[in-house]
Amino acid sequence: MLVDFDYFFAQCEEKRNPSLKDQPIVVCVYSGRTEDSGAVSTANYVARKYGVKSGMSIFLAKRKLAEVNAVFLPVDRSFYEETSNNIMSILRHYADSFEQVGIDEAYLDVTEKANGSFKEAQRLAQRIMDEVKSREKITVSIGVGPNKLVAKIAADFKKPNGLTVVEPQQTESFLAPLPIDRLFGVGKKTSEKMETLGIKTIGDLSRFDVQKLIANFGKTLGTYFHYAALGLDDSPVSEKGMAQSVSRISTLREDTRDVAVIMNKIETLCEDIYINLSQMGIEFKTVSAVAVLKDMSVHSRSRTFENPVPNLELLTNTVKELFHRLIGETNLEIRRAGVKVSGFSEKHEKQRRLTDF
DNA sequence: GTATGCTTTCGGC
DNA sequence: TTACGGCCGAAAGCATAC
Repeated sequence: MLVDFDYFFAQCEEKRNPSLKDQPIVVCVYSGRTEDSGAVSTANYVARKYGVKSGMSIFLAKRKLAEVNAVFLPVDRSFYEETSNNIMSILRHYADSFEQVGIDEAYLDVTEKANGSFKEAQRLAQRIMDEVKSREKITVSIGVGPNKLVAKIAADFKKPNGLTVVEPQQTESFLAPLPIDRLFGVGKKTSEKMETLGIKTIGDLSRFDVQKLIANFGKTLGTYFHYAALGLDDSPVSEKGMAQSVSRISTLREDTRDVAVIMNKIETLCEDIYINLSQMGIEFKTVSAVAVLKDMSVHSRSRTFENPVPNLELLTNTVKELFHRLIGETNLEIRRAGVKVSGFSEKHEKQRRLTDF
């Protein structure tokens, strides 16, 4: 099953201040450029009725809510994380195996706990909803299905506070009428491409020739789409280990090509990342610079070292060098600057090398 | 021809 | 007509090794 926390950031704000409950709430990431510059992270369902959606500009959200008494709040991630951690530890108790996805979603394999019965799984899901509501005052939506792919789509089917069970023999008829963008991995670009091929629903996709899918989307994706449309998925529910990358990105006060301004921002981002990772004893070998230009296009350059980056200076200098390259390859001004590190390894007391013998 | 690793872009939340 | 964050993982695309 998939457990999805309803409009999570905005619901956390309702929990913190219940008097806001009946008003539109919009949780925002402010960029600090102008008073209202930035994007909507999450809105509660009252705000969604007015057309407010995740990712839209705060400016547009304000216009949609101009006539009503709406609340705009900045994201308070550490507060949401605390609630999230509490809910996740409740969920673990119900699962044979558990897989957290982001801050507000988790897959639970309950095959054994439910004795392989979907009726049992449904009762389990209801108990989870009740316990999370009574202990954390948060509603969740749950999808139960024969695998992760179906469970995810089922959870999306009825929200908020919804429970949808799709048994194996119902899978095909459940999926067939749904639009293709409900499938994980099918976003705006892919669905546009599929529509030119005459594919609008998951049913259309399931009837489409596999070889033609592969010709259009490549072997990996083409094969995946074919099986996904049939509701087939054998990926296991398994705990994700350490993150594979850590990044920081920040919007500059104004679009600029001023190297001093950009380098200044980069230094701060590098320090933040380096301090965090070295405290956790994590080393990294790959360093990337990310630039979002005036036209919103995203560009990146990276460099991988043979050994872990030994100090903050090397990190900062490398990112600066990569950024110089990015600036040199465009005439446009830079809007946002970012740093990413990956290629992790845990720090050893002392690495033994061949030369030690 | 296959396996593997690195760089860059894409998509989800 | 515009407006527009900050992350993450996955996959494509390419190069290299065998």
